[in-house]
Amino acid sequence: MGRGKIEIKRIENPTNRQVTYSKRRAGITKKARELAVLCDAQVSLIMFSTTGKLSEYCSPSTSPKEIYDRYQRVSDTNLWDTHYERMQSELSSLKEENNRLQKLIRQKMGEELNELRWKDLRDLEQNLEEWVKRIRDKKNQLLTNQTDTCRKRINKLEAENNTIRLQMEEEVAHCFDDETDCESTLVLGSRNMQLFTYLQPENRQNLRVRGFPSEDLRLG
Amino acid sequence: MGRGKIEIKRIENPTNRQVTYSKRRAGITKKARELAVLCDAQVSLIMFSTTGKLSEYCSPSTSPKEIYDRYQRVSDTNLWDTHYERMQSELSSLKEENNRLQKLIRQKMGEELNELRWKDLRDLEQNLEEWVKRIRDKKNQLLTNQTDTCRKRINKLEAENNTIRLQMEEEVAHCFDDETDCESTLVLGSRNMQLFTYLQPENRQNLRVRGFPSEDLRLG
DNA sequence: AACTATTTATAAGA
DNA sequence: TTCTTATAAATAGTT
Repeated sequence: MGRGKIEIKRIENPTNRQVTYSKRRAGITKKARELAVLCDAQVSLIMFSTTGKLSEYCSPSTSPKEIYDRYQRVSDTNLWDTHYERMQSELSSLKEENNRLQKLIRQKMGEELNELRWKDLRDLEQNLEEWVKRIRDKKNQLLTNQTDTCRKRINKLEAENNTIRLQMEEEVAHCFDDETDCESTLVLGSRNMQLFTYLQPENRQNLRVRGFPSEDLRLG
Repeated sequence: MGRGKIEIKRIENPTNRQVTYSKRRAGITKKARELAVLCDAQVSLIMFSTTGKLSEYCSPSTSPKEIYDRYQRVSDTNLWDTHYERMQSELSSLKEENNRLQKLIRQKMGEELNELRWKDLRDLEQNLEEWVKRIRDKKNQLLTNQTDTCRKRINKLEAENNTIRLQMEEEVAHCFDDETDCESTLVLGSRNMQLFTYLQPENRQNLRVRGFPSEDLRLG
């Protein structure tokens, strides 16, 4: 929308880019405000220009923090990662502090005490690292189990439904064996049998075909 | 921009509000994308409708978290306070602990030092154990969510297969009820083709029926 | 979900 | 930056 149409790709001319950024930033901020007001929505918009300048909009009666908190709660998948990352950075800063302390100790105290102190801290660190590792392993193991169970169940369903399909096909074939006119229909019909692939076991009894020649057709 | 001009104030009619939200959400998301691409900017847009539904846009090669981190650094808003309140208190207690340690070192303590040290270390350890516990809880919550997702998917498959079954039943019944008119079966058969959606690629090959009847029916 | 009469945003020029 | 303006884009109301 302007004197000419532009392609949506990075504007290489820096001046031009800056001007467009200014204009569009104003535009989108207005849009954000209108959306929040008109639709009573919670909106957070944060923009950094190429030069690193921050601009933001946030709907009334809330804050970017609040909205981001909510965002995290809703898309909970990354919570674990974030906490884990945080914990790791805590661990490493703890290690740094301990290194610093160790140096001080070395300077001010005798070798023996120093040695004991260092050992304590190192043991503690190792314990903590072990915990983190153990938690990670447990998490992975549980996820693997979950996936396997799911896959097994699906495989089982597929196998069972294949069986149903085959039986059904045979029965339809018997039924039509004498009917020469209907052969083309039969062929198509048989193709459709593969649609049963995912049928659940508990549905099988419902598959009994109405109006089928006399004998009891049990499919399950 | 529309058939009429509207005042920028909360739309009271809920249906209308929802429709406007949908349209404008699409619009602003497009604007955000264009801004990010054209101007090479880092953009995060998060929206919650009145009904609580989340929508978001985030520029490529980054994440809402990264942008919020940067936002926090630049705007000096303590975004992470709520989420990491406990972590921060943890950090300050660590600092306190280190201060105490330094004092102790300065005093060049003997026997008493070991006793106090031990207490410090034990406290620290307990704090960290608490964190491990909290992370474990979060992990369990995540697993529960995944289980639910899995279950929902299975339910959906079951529902679809019921649909397939019913259509098949109708088709077969039709074929048997009215043997002279097999054309309608053909029509139905073609309709069923859309139901292949969930077939596994590796099964599709095996399921293809080449010659009818009975021979060459592989079970897959 | 489409359509379309209008309003709004904005690209280019000054 | 800011203003202007021709034109592209978004969308309010309608079907």
